[in-house]
Amino acid sequence: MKTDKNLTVHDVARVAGVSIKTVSRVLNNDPTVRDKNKEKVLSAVAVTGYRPDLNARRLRTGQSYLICLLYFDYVSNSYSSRLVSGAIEVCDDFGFDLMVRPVKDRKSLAEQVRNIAARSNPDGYILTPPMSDDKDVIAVIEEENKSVIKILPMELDDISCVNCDIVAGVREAVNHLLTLGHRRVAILNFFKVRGGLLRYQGYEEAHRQFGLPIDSTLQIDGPMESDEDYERAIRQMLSGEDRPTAFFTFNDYLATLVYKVASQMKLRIPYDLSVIGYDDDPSSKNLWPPLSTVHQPVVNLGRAAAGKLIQQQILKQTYNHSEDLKCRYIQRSSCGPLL
Amino acid sequence: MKTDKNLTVHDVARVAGVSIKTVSRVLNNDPTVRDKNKEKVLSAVAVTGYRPDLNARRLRTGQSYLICLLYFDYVSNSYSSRLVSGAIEVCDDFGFDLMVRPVKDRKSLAEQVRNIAARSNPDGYILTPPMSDDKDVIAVIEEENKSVIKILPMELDDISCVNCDIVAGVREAVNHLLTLGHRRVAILNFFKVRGGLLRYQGYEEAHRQFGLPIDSTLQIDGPMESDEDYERAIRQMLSGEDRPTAFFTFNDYLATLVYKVASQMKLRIPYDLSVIGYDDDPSSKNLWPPLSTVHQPVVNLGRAAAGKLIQQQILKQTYNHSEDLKCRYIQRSSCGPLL
DNA sequence: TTGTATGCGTTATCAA
DNA sequence: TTGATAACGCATACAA
Repeated sequence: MKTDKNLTVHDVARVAGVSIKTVSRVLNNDPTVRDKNKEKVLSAVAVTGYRPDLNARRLRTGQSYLICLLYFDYVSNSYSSRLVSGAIEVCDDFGFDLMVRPVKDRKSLAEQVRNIAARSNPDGYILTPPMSDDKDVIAVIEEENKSVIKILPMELDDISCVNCDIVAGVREAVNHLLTLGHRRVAILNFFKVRGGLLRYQGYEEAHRQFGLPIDSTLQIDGPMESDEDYERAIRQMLSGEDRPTAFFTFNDYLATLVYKVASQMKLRIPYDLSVIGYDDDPSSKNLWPPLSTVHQPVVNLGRAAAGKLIQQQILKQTYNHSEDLKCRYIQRSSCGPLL
Repeated sequence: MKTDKNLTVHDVARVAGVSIKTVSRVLNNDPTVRDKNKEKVLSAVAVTGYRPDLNARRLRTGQSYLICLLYFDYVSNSYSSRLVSGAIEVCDDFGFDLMVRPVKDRKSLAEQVRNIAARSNPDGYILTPPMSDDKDVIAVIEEENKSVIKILPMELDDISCVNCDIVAGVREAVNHLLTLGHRRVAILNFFKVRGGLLRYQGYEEAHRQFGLPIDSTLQIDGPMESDEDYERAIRQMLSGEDRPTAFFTFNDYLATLVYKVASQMKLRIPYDLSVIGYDDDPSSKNLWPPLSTVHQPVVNLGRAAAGKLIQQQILKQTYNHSEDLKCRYIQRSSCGPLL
């Protein structure tokens, strides 16, 4: 059916033989409408092909039916695309728009959010690491009386954050390394962010299960300024007398740097060095050898964040989280037994 | 300054001592305002911290100040993130919002666009490959009287598309291979899309410069259903009696598949096989050996598309394209002389 | 060059 | 339970 563009509630009301207020009530699920009238309105909507004007509704209600996803503009991996992919689905279901904000400069972030609020006025925000803990940003959002959901923040509560089971995934991965006989497992991690704390916890628990002590000289802490800095640190770690025989990294991208340095040092993976990444970036299976990694459910994280934000916080409905947020170890070919 | 939320043109008009119409004129750059009044209005805006209400403006003008970026939901590379990154900048400059649409199902795309138009009513759309040539989608957009800009479409015109100089980049790359002595350069390409045609043209021109014939048995045509299909085709190509000594691929992702197959076949890059990718995905420099590739200016492509769409098509202003849309060959370590 | 009054399409008020 | 009318904040026709 050809949808005429200039239909309004008045047209629907005329066709249905009721007032515009009744039409509005039906469209907004107001229970105080006689079934008979409700039917008339719904059929009039169907017949005319009427679609409510989002902007008029926005103006009148003060709600924007828009949520904003802030992510660090770090284009080297697919994290943000996957997050968007999941969040969009939920937005579509609830009739919300999604606006994305790659942020380049974290320093002025609060100011940027203030501008976004002034201009586009989103009803809620999704904060992703490493910005989930930015106090200034959260202050601005609260000052604007808007909702916020944080992905993997440091401070946990039941309402405003979404987490996945990083500890279990990493524990399983490191467990595999220890099972293969490795006793010196290096960890390249961001120890100061929540995601890093949880990875370390998994690393630690695996060691504890084996009754092994933690060797703090096997730790490299990021983030660093440049790839070269990482490579230097990795090279130094692999050059020592008692070098590690396995490496776990904060993400798959950093694992590629370990691959690179290992190649330069003529260390063959997995024979001379085992490597496990984190995230299961789609490209990780095409490295050679294919990278063993911990699958992180990023698409589901996006779904959960958008779902909780929209349903629980903005619409004040009950939200039943149904997404699978487990992290699981994916065994490929970058790990071998200690020779 | 604390920005009060309920400021309107009336408040500004009162502070400035003029009428709301004058305020409106100033805010919309109407030239018929006395300088004196203009100053008064601008200072009143500054003093009060007034920000126009986007939704009221949208309702009144019928414009949404919103553009929609459609991209294929192929999360394996950073193409979409980079495009977004560039487009957002321009949107910010012109006070537009950007809405992203990852599309999973191309079959129902026209219907999806119709729904987007009915709901969010974007003023314009950016179409990316391989959807730049979708007649049904373009029909829907035109039916809605909206603007559209296509990135690398088959049918070129001056108005509605943006291109980068693929031919020159690929020619330079293949030229390098031929200079190194290679005479059998395989090409894994999407021959049917514009981007593929242009890559092939560059490949062909390089051969012509060297007075070399094209060997059509060295061509693999995509896209294919799965990575395994690609790997099979690559393996077969590299198994022949008179196998190619170099490979050029449609993008960096496919180059990683060549790396993978080469490793499996114990072909060392670059000694036994030279490889050149396309796109300069940020991860390509971390492959081992670092991948030589053709840098594609995707961020600038996003800027140019958004700039042309907003400035030329939507705002009917003159658009002076200033972005660098050259593709240039990046030499790393995946190519060596023919031994 | 400037100001007044009206309407965009929706939801909300309040009386019936 | 329903409907007439107002109001959201802006831009513009038209009058001055």
